[in-house]
Amino acid sequence: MNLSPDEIKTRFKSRGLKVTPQRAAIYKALAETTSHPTADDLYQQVARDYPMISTNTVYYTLASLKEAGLVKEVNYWHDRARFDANVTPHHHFVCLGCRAIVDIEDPSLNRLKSMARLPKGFRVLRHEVEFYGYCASCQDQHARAAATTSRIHKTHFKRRNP
Amino acid sequence: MNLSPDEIKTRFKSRGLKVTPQRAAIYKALAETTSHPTADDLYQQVARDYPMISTNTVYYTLASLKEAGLVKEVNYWHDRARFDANVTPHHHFVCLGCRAIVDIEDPSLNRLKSMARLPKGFRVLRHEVEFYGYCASCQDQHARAAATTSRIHKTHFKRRNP
DNA sequence: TTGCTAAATAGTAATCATTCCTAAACAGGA
DNA sequence: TCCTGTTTAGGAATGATTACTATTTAGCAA
Repeated sequence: MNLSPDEIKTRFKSRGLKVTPQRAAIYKALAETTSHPTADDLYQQVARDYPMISTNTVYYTLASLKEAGLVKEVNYWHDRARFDANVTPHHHFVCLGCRAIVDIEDPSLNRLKSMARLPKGFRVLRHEVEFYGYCASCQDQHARAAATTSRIHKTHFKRRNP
Repeated sequence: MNLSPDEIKTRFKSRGLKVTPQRAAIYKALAETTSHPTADDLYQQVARDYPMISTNTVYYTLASLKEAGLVKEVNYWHDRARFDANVTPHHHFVCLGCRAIVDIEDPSLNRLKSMARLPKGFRVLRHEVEFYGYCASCQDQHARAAATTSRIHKTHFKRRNP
């Protein structure tokens, strides 16, 4: 957050990326939130300032930013990818209720590579921990729902637009 | 592996699942591999014995097995989901080259919940660690490729069928 | 400042994993 | 054996993501 145009320019240039208004806007939007938005979320956001932008540009831009190491993609559900401009090692809490993704910054989790027993000959570049559960507000709702019904959900398939 | 029909029947019954040949075949196929196959992989496999089976049935079955807690879905890439009949707490190594997913059984990684500093009011049900890198054979290829060219890939988008 | 060139943009169309809908078949209990 | 709710398997629909392509643009060099 509080990411100046100059800082964006510097980051792009240092990785050989051209500085275009759309690209800067997409990166800025992503860098200024911790909500791990989808490509479409970013499209909606950036379209306010650039009404002619296409979703295609958002996808292309996210791909180049990913390749440049400025953006990370996370896939806790396969229905749509979510993005993160925080590329320093950190971890996530994933809410099974509202699907929120919350950053977990805990340096003690950054040392697992040396702890863990991994197969011989494998080279580990990075690792990530996800905690799955219910955030504070979803936990309340979940508890309430469980109290009123113990029926198993009928819905097997997850909805595209829940 | 080595999962008898009786054992499958028992597991299904204990969770209130009807025992159908297709469902048993899908679960058996998944339980007897550690390769974390896709829905289509399972379809291909099971279709050898049940030529009339539909992909629909595979998806429906995986959904009910997931709901019953006999199967887990993992999404390290958003392009397609992969499945795992190992529902005991364990972790994964994910190869960035061949996309192999390798089980990491390391009890020391199962205690992170108590270690980590998590937001107040959140309830964590489970957690998972992924290690990203290159498996033994991909590491060799990667090293060779890096030695011959340092050019940045042209391909931004990942192919559906690599 | 101008021109050049490769990269970026934004339409439109295509892809394809997954989901939805439905009628027929089936498992399991009465 | 019969009944009923579940499961199966077509076929069609959905929708995020990719592919294709003509046009525009950023950044460099003269």
